[in-house]
Amino acid sequence: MGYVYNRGAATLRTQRTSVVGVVVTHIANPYFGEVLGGLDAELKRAGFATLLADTGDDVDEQRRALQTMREQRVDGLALIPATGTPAALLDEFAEWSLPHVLVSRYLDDGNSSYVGADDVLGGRLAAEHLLEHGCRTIHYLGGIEGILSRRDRIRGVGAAMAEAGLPASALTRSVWEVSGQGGLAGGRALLDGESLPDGVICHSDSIAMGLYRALYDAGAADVLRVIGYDDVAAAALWEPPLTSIATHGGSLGAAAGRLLVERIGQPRGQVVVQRAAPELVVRRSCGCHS
Amino acid sequence: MGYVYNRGAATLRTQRTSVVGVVVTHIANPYFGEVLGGLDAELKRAGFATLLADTGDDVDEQRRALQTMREQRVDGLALIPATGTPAALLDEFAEWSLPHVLVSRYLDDGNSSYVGADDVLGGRLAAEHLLEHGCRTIHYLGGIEGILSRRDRIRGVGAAMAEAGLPASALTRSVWEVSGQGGLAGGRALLDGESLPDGVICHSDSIAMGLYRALYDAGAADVLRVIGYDDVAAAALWEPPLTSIATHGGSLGAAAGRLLVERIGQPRGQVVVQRAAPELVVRRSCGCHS
DNA sequence: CTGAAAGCGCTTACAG
DNA sequence: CTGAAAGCGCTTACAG
Repeated sequence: MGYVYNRGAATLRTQRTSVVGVVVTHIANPYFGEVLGGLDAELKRAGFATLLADTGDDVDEQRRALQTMREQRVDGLALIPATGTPAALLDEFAEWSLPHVLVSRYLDDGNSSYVGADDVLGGRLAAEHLLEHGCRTIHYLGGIEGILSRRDRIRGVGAAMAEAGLPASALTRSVWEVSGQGGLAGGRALLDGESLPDGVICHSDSIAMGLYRALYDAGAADVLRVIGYDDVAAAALWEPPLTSIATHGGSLGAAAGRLLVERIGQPRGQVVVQRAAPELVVRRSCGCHS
Repeated sequence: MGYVYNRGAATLRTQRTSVVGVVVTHIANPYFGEVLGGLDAELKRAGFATLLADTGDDVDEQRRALQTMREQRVDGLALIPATGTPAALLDEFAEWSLPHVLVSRYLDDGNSSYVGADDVLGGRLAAEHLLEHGCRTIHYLGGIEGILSRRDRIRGVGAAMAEAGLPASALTRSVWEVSGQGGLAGGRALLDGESLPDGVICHSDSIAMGLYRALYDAGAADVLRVIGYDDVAAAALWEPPLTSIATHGGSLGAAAGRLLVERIGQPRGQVVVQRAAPELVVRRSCGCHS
């Protein structure tokens, strides 16, 4: 008959929109794309549509996005918080009584539900593998100053090295933008330094790829043991195939979706923190042979 | 005062939601991620929020997504049609008087506004460059049977080869899933064949990367001249750096967003087809030296 | 058990 | 020019 249910009218009456807000820092990032895919699929399964906003990792843009979400009366919110998001934002969510889940990045106040990877463990897994290869010095390459995932991973690396009896000075680090360009710049800086580390743990696969570009340009592709992070699709195709810490963005997004749906159902439920264990995927960039 | 405008209530009165539907085939695809980023930015600028749905390139899922979009009374729709979408779908849009823009893929009936890359030109640019390198035989690697972008690109390749006086038999092709795995399988098949072509044009950079994995595994990385497609971020970092056809997903998405906003403003406007000229980005996989 | 009415929060045409 | 009222399309509590 051509009749189409008007969900907006129903919303006015029931105060539920069947729409969930998803606020991300950078859609074009392949890893976040995977997270978003898992999230969307799970929300759809529960009957929610996804209202998307990309903040470009900018807090002001994020503020505007959240305002839109409120005006649209979303039933819940999944948020990858932009760098520099004040923890006070979470108090506002509580005030608005907006069910929400933090994804992939948490805020230090820690009073929100959160689904992310266990970064301390990820750093540890990478470091332990390099130590098995006999590395005595390790460099942590890239990531933005102050982000928690970097801090946590470095913590895991440091713990593993300390347990192996290495001094704190055996772990060096440098800050670079999380991108191929960042990795390229970081790789050049590393090559320009007075001595090379035995192994490098990169903050992302894109950084690892940039590092390799610098190594190839210097004709020194096999001079370092390298481990990437995220295990994006291209990692397995890379030459050498990248050993990487897999964080399984899709299932992480799906878990966040499930948790959010649960919280929308029971807004008084308790805060849940899920840290998914990452996995070391061994290929050849670490020096292993296939 | 804690007051928040209820856009849903206004919608009921004004019949405008300030929400635009964006239906994509695969969010996790980095190229579509870029398109989506440009689209979202442009829609936001015009005051629209983005209601996202991922169809996984499945027509039934797409049907459900479109139903949701209608129930939510989106003001307009940007659609990357799923493979196998019937052209009759566009008639339905007209019936619903839903302003819409096709993005990246078109439907053969051609009665919709469309923003995409000029694939015939893209194929031609790649082929002409290989011909300048002296290639006499070219293989078009990958892409799904029957998709228009593949057909158009092959058309461009064929035209350039014909103009160079080569016989039709000089152009061969094979069908593979658009992914690294597809490229890997395609590369192995190519190596198993009786003779190698002089040059290979890949349907995507991911296919080119898979092809290189097959070549590396066979110890034959420099045996072919290779051109990729899309110019994703990793292309410049690849070894050898990938020569690729850049389609600039972000600006394509932005153009689609602008066109859609325009059509929402004037629903009786005429059908507009924008084919953005792709660009050949020369690096080293084609045999050029930097 | 059925059906008419009220009301969600806006906008807009209309009366004063 | 200002302000009260109607109405968008649903859902739900209530009267019959």
